[in-house]
Amino acid sequence: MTNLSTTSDDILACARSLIIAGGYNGFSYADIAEVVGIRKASIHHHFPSKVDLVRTLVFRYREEARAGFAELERTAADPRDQLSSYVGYWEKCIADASAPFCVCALLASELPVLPAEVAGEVRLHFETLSEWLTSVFERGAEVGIFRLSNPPQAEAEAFMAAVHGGMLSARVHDEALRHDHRFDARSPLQLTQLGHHIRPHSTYQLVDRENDDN
Amino acid sequence: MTNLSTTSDDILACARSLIIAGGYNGFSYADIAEVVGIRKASIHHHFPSKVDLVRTLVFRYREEARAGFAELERTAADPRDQLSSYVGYWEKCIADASAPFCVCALLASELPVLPAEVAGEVRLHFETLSEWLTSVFERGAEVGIFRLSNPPQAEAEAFMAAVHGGMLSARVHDEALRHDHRFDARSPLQLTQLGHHIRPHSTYQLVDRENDDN
DNA sequence: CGTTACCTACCTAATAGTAGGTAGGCTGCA
DNA sequence: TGCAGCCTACCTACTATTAGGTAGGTAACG
Repeated sequence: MTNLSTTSDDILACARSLIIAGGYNGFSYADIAEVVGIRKASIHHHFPSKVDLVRTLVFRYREEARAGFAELERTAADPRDQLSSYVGYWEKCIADASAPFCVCALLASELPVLPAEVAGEVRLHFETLSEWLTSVFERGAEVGIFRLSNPPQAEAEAFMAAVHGGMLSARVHDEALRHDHRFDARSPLQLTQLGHHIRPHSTYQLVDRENDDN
Repeated sequence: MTNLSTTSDDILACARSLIIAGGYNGFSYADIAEVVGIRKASIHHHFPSKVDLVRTLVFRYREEARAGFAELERTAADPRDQLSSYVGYWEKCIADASAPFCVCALLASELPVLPAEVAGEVRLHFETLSEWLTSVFERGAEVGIFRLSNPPQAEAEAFMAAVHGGMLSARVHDEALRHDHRFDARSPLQLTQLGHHIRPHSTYQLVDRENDDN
C-alpha cells in the first residue's frame, strides 16, 4: 500500500502532457521541474537523459494501449462495439481535455528528427494499433458483421488514419474557439470532438442490425 | 526576368523542409544558415525573428494552396476528379519525398505551443481547406455525382482527417522501411504512399459511372 | 549617397547534462 | 542499542552548447 516514490511517475505524467501539447522539442527539463516542484538535476537522477525519459514514457504508453486493447477483447466481444469504444475513448480524452492527442501520433509527426530509440518505440505503437484494428476487422468480416470493400489491413489503416486526422482537426477547432470568437458562430462547439471529424462507420459497410433505429 | 535576391526564397524553402521534418521547435536559424550557405545573422536581415519567418512561410503556403484549389476549379470540373487530384498531389509529394507532410498539418499538431501569430495562420489554412472541400462535396451532391450520407461539411472534415492521418501513417511506414528491414517482408513498399492509408472514396457514395471497370 | 545584402563579433537566455554534497532511511553487525 | 555503511532522493552550483537576436561594419550597386 506504500505509494513509494511517486516522483518518477509524476515526472512521467508531466512529460506526457507536455509532449501532448508540443512534442519532443516542445518541452524542457526546466518545464517539468517547475510543474513537479523539483530541481532540474533531480530529474536526471530518475531519468539520466531526455531520451531515457521519453523512451520509458512511450514504452509505458504502449503498455497501457496494449492493456486497453486486451480489455476491449474481454469486455466487448462485438467488433462494432470494440471500434466504437476505441473512438469513444478518444472522444472522452478530447472532450475533457485530459489528453487531447495521442502521444505517439504527435511524436510520429516529428519522426525524422526524433532520437532513434524514441522513434523505434513510436513505430512499435503504430504496429500494435494497426495489428489490433486489423484483427477487429478480420473478425468482424468472419462473423459476418462487416462487409469489407478492402482487405482488413487496409480498412484498419484507413480507420487509424481517420482517427489520427480527426485529432488534428479537433485540436485546430479547439484552438480556434479559444482564440477566435467569431468562429463560434460558424462552427458548433461540438466540432472540437473527434466524432465530428471522422466517419469511422463509412470506412466499412455494416450489415444491418435488426434494431437499427437510433 | 531578374531572379533578384533569391536568398530569402532559399531561406523560406529551407525552413519549409525543416518544418516538414520536425516542426517549429525542430529547427534553428543555425540549421538554415548551414544549408543556405549564409551566416545566422544574415537570416535576421531577411526575417527579423523566427516568428516572422514562419508566419510568412505559412502565409505563402496558404497562398499556394488557394491557388491550387482555384486551379483545380478551372481544370477539373468533375468533383470526383478534384478530390482525386487533391489526393494525387499528396501521393506524389510523399512518393518522391519532396514534401512528405503538409506544413500546416505538422504545425497544427504543435498548436498549443506555437506563437499566436503562427497558430493563426495555421488555423486559416484549415479553414480554407475545409471550405474548399465542403464546396466540392456540395457541388458533387447537387450535380448528382455524390450520394452523401452526411452534410457536406461533415464529409469534408472526414475527408480532410483521412488525408492528414494518412500522411502520419505514411511517415511511420516510411521510417520503418528506413530503419527496420524486417518490416520489408510484412508490408509492401507501397504502404509509404497515401492511398494505402486512406479510403477517401468510402467516405462518400459514388453514383455508378457507366464505365466503372477499373 | 543611400540602400541592399551580407559579414564579424557579440549578447543573453535557455538547453541538456555533470560534479559533488547532504539529509534521511534502511541493513547488518558488534 | 548503537553505530558503520550504504542507498535513495534530493539539493546547489556548475559546465558546454545552442537558442534567438543585436550592433556595427563593409562592399557592391543603381
